[in-house]
Amino acid sequence: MDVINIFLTGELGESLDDFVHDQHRFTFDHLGPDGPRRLVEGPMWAFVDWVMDDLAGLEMCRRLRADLRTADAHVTMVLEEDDPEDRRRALRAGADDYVIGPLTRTAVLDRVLALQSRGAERHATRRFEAGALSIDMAALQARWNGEPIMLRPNEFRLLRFFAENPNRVLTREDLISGLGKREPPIDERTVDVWIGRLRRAIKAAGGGNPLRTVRSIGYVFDLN
Amino acid sequence: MDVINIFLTGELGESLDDFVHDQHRFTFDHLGPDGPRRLVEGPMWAFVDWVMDDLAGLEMCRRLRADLRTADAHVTMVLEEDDPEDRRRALRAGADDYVIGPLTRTAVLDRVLALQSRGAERHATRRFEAGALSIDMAALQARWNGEPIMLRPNEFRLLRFFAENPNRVLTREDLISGLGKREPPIDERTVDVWIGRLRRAIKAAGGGNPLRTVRSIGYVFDLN
DNA sequence: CAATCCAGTCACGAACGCGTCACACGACGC
DNA sequence: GCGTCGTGTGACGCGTTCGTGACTGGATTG
Repeated sequence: MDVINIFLTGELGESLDDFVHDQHRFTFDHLGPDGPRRLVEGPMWAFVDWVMDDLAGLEMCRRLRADLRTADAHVTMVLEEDDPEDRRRALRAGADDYVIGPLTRTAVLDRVLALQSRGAERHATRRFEAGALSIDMAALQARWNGEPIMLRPNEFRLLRFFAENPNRVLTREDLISGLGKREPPIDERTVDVWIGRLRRAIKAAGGGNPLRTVRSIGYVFDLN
Repeated sequence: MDVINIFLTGELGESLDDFVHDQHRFTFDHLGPDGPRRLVEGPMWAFVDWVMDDLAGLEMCRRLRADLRTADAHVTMVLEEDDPEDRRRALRAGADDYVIGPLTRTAVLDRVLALQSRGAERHATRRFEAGALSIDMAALQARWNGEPIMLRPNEFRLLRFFAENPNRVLTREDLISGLGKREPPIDERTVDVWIGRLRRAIKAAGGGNPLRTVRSIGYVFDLN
């Protein structure tokens, strides 16, 4: 049976017991500042309260996107009222959509089931394979012909982003914002160093060089 | 500042003035049957009304994909109601996604900003094909019968410009300004060297010579 | 046929863009 | 507190790219 992980920042007011419906088992958990407590294999849905006063909601949203374990979660912002400006900021912070609170358990389930059945395959596949390269998103491990590639967090994110956008020239700006590093602003030339380190790590695992430089534009992950 | 072109087929009911937000400048324009009126360098987003009775929406969608100038636009279909069959046809016609209308300006901006900020991977392959020649705008790679043509940046831009203006004599001045090299002023004879280098690169990939010289005028990209 | 015009090509210098290194700073663990 | 690790930045050097002038050969015109 498929498991769907649901995380909430705020209190739901109702019980957070696991719940079975249709083909799916829903597990509920509280989402603290350190990310999710437990993590079961399966799609993740996060409902983040807005909490306007200290912008904790937006911060949480960015943190989810930056954290490799939750980067592919579907993030729904829970707004207190329907303010267009808030919606925009929520989406810019990385949220996938929003609802107007307060949240009830049925509202959560309705939303998840609705998007789920609409085939909203927003979240990336947890596993990626292309030729000799394989990336296990859950284990945070990349391999070349089965040989582990020793990657530091940033390099893994970079490789992941390339794998999600194959055969497409990515500018340095694309890569910076793609890794969620708009703040503080990063020198574009730093991307060159990322690329160099990633290439070296792949090479050290006996791999080739799937990253092609496109002069004066950026880089491409060549997939055939 | 980055410019984002937004085109709409229907009326928005609100003003279509240019709009500045964050790092981007949004320019709005009406999208007629002959394609966009004006075209600024930058990403393009088209919102196409469904208009069920004469299938004009689908036709517009296909036309956008076929037109090289708009082939890489992000096309959003505006449905009147959430009909799964319509959604499927929209996506098959080349749309990237869909919304349920009616459209408001804030809805448009929300959608663009959301996808923009997440580095929305484009599903549509930006691609141009003419006989043996194919140009992948996303990977910035040209091929002749599948054989990669090794092009330097300027040569690729040149080929791209020719492909965007086939069967039309382009003066050297057209080419210079078409590649955005007005400053500093460039000697027109330099274009001859560009042409030579481009021809040689195509030939090296086993290709023919699609570039015909029009004496004392310029050059044509012959397409059939 | 001669004079002229025009396009193709080559070699060269200068500017540009990229890869890489060492270093500094902060985070983290022992 | 100290050592280690991860990461961003400035600087340096090398290879690539590109505009230009000169030369050549073919086309055009009278």
